[in-house]
Amino acid sequence: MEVKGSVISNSNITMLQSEDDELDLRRGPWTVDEDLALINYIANQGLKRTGKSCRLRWLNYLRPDVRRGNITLEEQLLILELHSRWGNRWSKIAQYLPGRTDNEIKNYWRTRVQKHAKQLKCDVNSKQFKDAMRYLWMPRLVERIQAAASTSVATATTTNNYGSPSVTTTVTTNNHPTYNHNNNFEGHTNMMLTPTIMNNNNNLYGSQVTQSHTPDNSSNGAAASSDSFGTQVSPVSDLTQDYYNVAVGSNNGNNNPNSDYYQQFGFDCITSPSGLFPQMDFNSMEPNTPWIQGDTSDNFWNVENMLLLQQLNDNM
DNA sequence: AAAAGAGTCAACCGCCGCCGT
DNA sequence: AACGGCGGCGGTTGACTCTTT
Repeated sequence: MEVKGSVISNSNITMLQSEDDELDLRRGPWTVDEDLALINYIANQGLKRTGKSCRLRWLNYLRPDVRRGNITLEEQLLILELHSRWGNRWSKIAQYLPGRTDNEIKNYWRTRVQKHAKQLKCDVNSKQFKDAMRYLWMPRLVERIQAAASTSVATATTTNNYGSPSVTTTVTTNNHPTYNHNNNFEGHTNMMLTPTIMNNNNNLYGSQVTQSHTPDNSSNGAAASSDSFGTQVSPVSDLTQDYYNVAVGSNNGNNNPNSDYYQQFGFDCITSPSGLFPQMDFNSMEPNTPWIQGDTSDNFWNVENMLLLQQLNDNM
């Protein structure tokens, strides 16, 4: 129907425009015939809706390519990653999740992520929560994505001591497109996060998680840009290395002056990453709160994480 | 079984910037 | 330059559903 096309073609979203092209939708000035068709449509169908409301309904619900259903683990990871980078830029984030609307992502953030922040009794925008997200939630997501992938593909394996019992994860290529470090994020409408799971050494999560850029409140902060939330970020194209640089073995010979900060994140040898979670009130939390039980799709804060966080807190 | 509480999500609201006049 | 209309965006609301008690 012409109305549908007109709604889309007014959008300046590149992705939608490319879809217009694929659908052979017209652009440019309206013809008399098109005007008449629109007039007839409105006359016959006569919606008592504003154009704004119609547009919203189309974009969020009726659009044929809109994806419905649960947010996948990969999508969750991507949302966390992109939100840490851009903040509440929902429409921008949505451009990297094909078929997902900004509204859906926004709802996910508010209902799931903010819920966890609330349970941790900290602000969702606080550094403490962001760190917890980055160093616990996201790694666990990666772990679960990899665990799921390992059921269908099998090549080399590595032992994961992140939690107990250990989880065997698999390093391999899969059907997802490989992220090229030379690629620019912009315009990557079909980017999948899978490559983020892997580092250059083909190591997945081992017992020790290090980070290659300096933490925000580190006393010897490395040069890095800051986003609007004060979080240091690396160049976008280097996205994959920042959060999941995994070292197997002590310090792995790297020269990162901050490696001690993160290297002993495993359960068997926890040190004090001073300043990491100084204000979280884990001790006051109910030990049996629903969100640390079971194995729901967004339950990454399991009992092991809670124990780890409590130990971290105790060592402050 | 029913009520209360929690969670989810579509839709609305208001602001802002762009564009045409 | 000023103004008005419109689309895009993020924040918020409220209805509906699900879960718990």
